[in-house]
Amino acid sequence: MPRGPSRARNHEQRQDKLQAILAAAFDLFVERGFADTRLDEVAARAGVAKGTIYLYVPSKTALFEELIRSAISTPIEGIEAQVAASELPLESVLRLMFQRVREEVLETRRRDIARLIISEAGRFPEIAELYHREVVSRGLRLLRGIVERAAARGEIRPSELDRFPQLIIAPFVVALLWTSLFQEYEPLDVEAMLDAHVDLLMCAVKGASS
Amino acid sequence: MPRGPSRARNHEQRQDKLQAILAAAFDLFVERGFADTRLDEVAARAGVAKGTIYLYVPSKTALFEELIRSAISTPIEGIEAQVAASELPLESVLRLMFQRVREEVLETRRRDIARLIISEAGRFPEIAELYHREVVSRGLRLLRGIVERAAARGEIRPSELDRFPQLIIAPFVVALLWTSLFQEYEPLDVEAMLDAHVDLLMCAVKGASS
Amino acid sequence: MPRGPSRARNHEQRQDKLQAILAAAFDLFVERGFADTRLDEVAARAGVAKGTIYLYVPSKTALFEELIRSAISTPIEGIEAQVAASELPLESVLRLMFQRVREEVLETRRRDIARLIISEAGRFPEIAELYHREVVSRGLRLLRGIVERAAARGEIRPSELDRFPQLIIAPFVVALLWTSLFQEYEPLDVEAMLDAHVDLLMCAVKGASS
Amino acid sequence: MPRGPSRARNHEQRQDKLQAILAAAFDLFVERGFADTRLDEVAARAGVAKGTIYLYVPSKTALFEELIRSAISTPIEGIEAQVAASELPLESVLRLMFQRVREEVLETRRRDIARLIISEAGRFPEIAELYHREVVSRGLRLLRGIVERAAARGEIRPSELDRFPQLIIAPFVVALLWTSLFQEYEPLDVEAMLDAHVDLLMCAVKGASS
DNA sequence: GATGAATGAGCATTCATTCAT
DNA sequence: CATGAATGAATGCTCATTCAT
Repeated sequence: MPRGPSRARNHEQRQDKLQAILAAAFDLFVERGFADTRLDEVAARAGVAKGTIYLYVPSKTALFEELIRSAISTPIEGIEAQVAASELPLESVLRLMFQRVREEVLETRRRDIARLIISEAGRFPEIAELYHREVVSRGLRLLRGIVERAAARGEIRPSELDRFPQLIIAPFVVALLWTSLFQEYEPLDVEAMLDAHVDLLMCAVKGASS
Repeated sequence: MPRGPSRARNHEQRQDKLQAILAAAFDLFVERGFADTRLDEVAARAGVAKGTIYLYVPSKTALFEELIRSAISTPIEGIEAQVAASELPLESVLRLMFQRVREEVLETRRRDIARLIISEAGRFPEIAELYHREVVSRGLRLLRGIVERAAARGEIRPSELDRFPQLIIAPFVVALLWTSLFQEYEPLDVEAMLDAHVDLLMCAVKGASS
Repeated sequence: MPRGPSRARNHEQRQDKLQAILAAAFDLFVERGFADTRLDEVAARAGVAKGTIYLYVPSKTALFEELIRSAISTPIEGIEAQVAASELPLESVLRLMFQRVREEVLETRRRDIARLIISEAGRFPEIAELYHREVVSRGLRLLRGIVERAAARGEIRPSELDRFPQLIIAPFVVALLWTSLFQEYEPLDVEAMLDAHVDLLMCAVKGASS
Repeated sequence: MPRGPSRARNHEQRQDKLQAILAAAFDLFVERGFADTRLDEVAARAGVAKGTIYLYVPSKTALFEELIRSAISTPIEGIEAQVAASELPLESVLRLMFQRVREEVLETRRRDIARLIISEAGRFPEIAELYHREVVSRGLRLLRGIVERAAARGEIRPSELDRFPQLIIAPFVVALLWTSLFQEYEPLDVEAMLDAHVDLLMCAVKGASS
């Protein structure tokens, strides 16, 4: 009985509803954490009945995982493309990248995703693994590439930065946690801190050329 | 009516039992998180009856808070004393301090405390505030002092390090999270990373005197 | 999305289930008192799961209060109407009223309501207030009206009966308590006692006209 | 080793402590009811340790029963003696008795005992039986005697008052309940009501002599 | 005897999940 | 497909009772 366009429309509607559920769940998981979020509330906020959630997702746990999975996807691709292609000097690349990460991670829901993963990783090891694979290791690979290219060009003297690219993004981790834990007790000027970080990094590595 | 020595012994036993409960709770909270820890299990692991917990602590929430509170106490004092008095050059002080923090935080239960606070801060804002006040801000003050002393001595050129001492411990935060989230997918040599960090820092700041 | 008739049926079923819960709770509260009644038992007797109770009532306390509230409603209205309109002589009115109160209070669950309120009033002062307002004070007002009308007609000589209508229903209170406390040790013929009470009352007040 | 006087003193002390426990329990049972009274509180108020209660009484239930038992004893004996011997006319006897009951029951802890029994009788049928045997039936017997004596003397005309002496004390029951349930919503002048009751009773029965 | 810490059965309440409509 | 009422296992907390000191 269902015809072509109608089936397509059904599918769209299905997707819309799933998105509504995921969005509602996201907000609540971020706000209250996994354990303190009630499926009742998720349903209410998504504008569906509680039972409907189970038509899209088999359990609360699966809802969380699905949510993270869909939110994690390909966050760095844009940055990757822009930066990888760039022929700019290291400092410019770093400043560019820092700005973009700040704007596109620290100041968006990606920040909350990261927080959520850090908080709930104990309960969801697969999520930790996923995040490592899709985000962390790709991010580190990108950083390593940047450092290596700069070294190859003789822009910087040899260092362990390519072995521990974590040292480059460490201040982002601090910023991420600080803003959600301590910001109200002691505000942190993230942008200034990141600038200072680039200054220090550049001082440390460009010594060779002087 | 119990006499002197017996009362003293009672008090000791009381403290022992409280410690057993806190220790059991600590392990389980670290392992499973606050919400997924059952007081039944805490009691069983502490070797007491469930009701006994309530002789020492008024609620599960209070148990958690008490636990954190007692575990947080004065972690940096030792380091503070040692480092503050020291007349060593900056690099030595940093290496010394990094080693001690690694040994006394990253490789002890203080690491788990920090993880727990990061994870549960949403539910326990007072704990976040306490941790900031007792640990974070004191640690940062210590770092700032070290940097300023070195600058005053002319050991290092001016930098923003004293404004953002977070940049000094950022790699510790990364190490802390990495070891609990990703260590099994991609091991991180924390000691080497921290050494590299000090190298970079020293390169960055000591330029002035050369 | 349920349509009209189905929604109506739903509402009926809801009401039925609430009534089943209230009825089960009533029986058990009467039988065992508030504190000794288990919600498990209420649920079992009502033929629902324990959690279902909480779909209709927010707590055990509220269940009790709701129960009393719904059982208290308008008990005297029928009597009020019948008696107020009546032009019968005082004695007839009293006998009529006594019979109805006996049949409709002492021999129904209203008796148990009163018992329950007397027993649990300490824990539920609002219930005592409600019972006073809705039942006791209305009943007394009715009695006072009857006495005053008879006095106005010159049927009876002046007395304090209109000031203390409690004296008219006092034997009902005795009957109520006696049947639930002592009936098995020393049976009481309530009807005969109430007849004797009316006899005495009439003797006491009608002297004037002779 | 214990000598005569010492053993006696011990026994006294024992009794004192038991009395303290019973007194504390009485206050709390009256104030909160059986179920809501905690043995912790009883112990605290009695100035003993919780375990000590069990040296004197085998259970909370037994404490309640023991308490009622000891408080019930021989309340009417004084009145019985005074009234039984009296050669006063009926009205004087009634007024005398009403005054004494008011003073010695309604305005003392005997009132609370009665309230407690009425409230908790469901849980303690033996207590109801005891109260009936020791207090109620003796009180009614006394009243019946008074009525019969007056009838024998020709003071009053025949009535059913000797068959239902409950009608004589019914207003006391009302007074008892009213003061604990409704007094704050609608104060009742108990003394005036009881006076009015005697007036009515005398009007009702003395007709014969006129 | 007296103490009060310890016990653990018991209970109100919650909430993820199911299923009749 | 969607609903939301119903379920009942799970859990934090209480408190009468016990017992080592």
